[in-house]
Amino acid sequence: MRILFFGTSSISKAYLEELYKNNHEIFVITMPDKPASRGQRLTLPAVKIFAIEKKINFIQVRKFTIELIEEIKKFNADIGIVVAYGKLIPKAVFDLPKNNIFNIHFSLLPKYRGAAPVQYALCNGESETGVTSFCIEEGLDTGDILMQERISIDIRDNANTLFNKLVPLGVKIMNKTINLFEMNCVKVIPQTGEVSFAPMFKKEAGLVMWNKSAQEIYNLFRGLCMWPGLYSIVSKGKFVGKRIKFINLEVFENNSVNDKIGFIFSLEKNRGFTVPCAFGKILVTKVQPENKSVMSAWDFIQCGQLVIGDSF
RNA sequence: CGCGGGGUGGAGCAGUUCGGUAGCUCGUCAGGCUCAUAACCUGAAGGUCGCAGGUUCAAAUCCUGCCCCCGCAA
Repeated sequence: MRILFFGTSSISKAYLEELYKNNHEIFVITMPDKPASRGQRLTLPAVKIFAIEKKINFIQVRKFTIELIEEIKKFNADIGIVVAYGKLIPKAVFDLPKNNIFNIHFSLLPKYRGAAPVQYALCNGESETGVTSFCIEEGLDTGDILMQERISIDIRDNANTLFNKLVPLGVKIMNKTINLFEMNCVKVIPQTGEVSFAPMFKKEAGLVMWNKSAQEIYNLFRGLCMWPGLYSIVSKGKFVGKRIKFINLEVFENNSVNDKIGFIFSLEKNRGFTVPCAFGKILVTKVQPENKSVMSAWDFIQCGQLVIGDSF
């Protein structure tokens, strides 16, 4: 088929790769390069890098001008596929493909509409989620559903492991959905059920609120471990005023009711340090202190930068 | 030329302001104590202090250049 592919991130690269392997005619639309990282060097979207590698035609779009729309029109697409593109696509553009244009979304729509469905599912301690392919329309993730499949979330899953399960499932759904179009037997069902939203997280979402329960904090960690990650600022102790990222943490215990929350409560040899929350305690096992590299929490304790009684 | 922190035995750090014998916590190894141990005691090994040049009687420390790592911001 002639496929118009909208994508930017490394996740959407996996989908482009699949389309490429299946010998579809592809035209890629991706976001512009943007300055990123230290020294504000230009960084290319993962999808663009792949397109260059495989000599797939692509354009980078800041704004869909008349000229660009004409160029896309010339490709004469059968269908359009959107995966982690990064922006809403105007109607004038998603009307171009002959048949339809669909999106792969990592939730059981209409639950968790928006940019961060996987993270929200984990933060909320959900026990299942899924992948949905649906038709693009003007609203945000509101279109009619083409296919949907469920997957259970393990209590040990975090954003990374869950993505690793969802990406292949999504690829499967994408192929099946394309198949529906090829066989010309597309059936859609409108979204029904409880609507909820999963907007993009801000960096501050990673600031740990110790007045929550250990389980809630752990769920937040599961959801945000890839980005932005959890962190806290030391408010008392040698390291005062500095930020510590929590690269890894676990629920130490779940029963205690604490009043001295956010304090360094105990040091667990070779494991890390514990911090009481409103309910239960968190064991921090791996950290990244401000300006330093990732190290085990125990290593960080060695230098006495953090001692019992310090607090966040 | 976005802002900033850093490179010191295997790990994490102190020491640099004001040059003068390489220090701390841990790990490793050996021995001891112990029913036993990740606990405790004793001892040992292990570093040309990121690289190069300069100043000096003397440089981890002061000066110059370079390499590498990282946090913030985007």
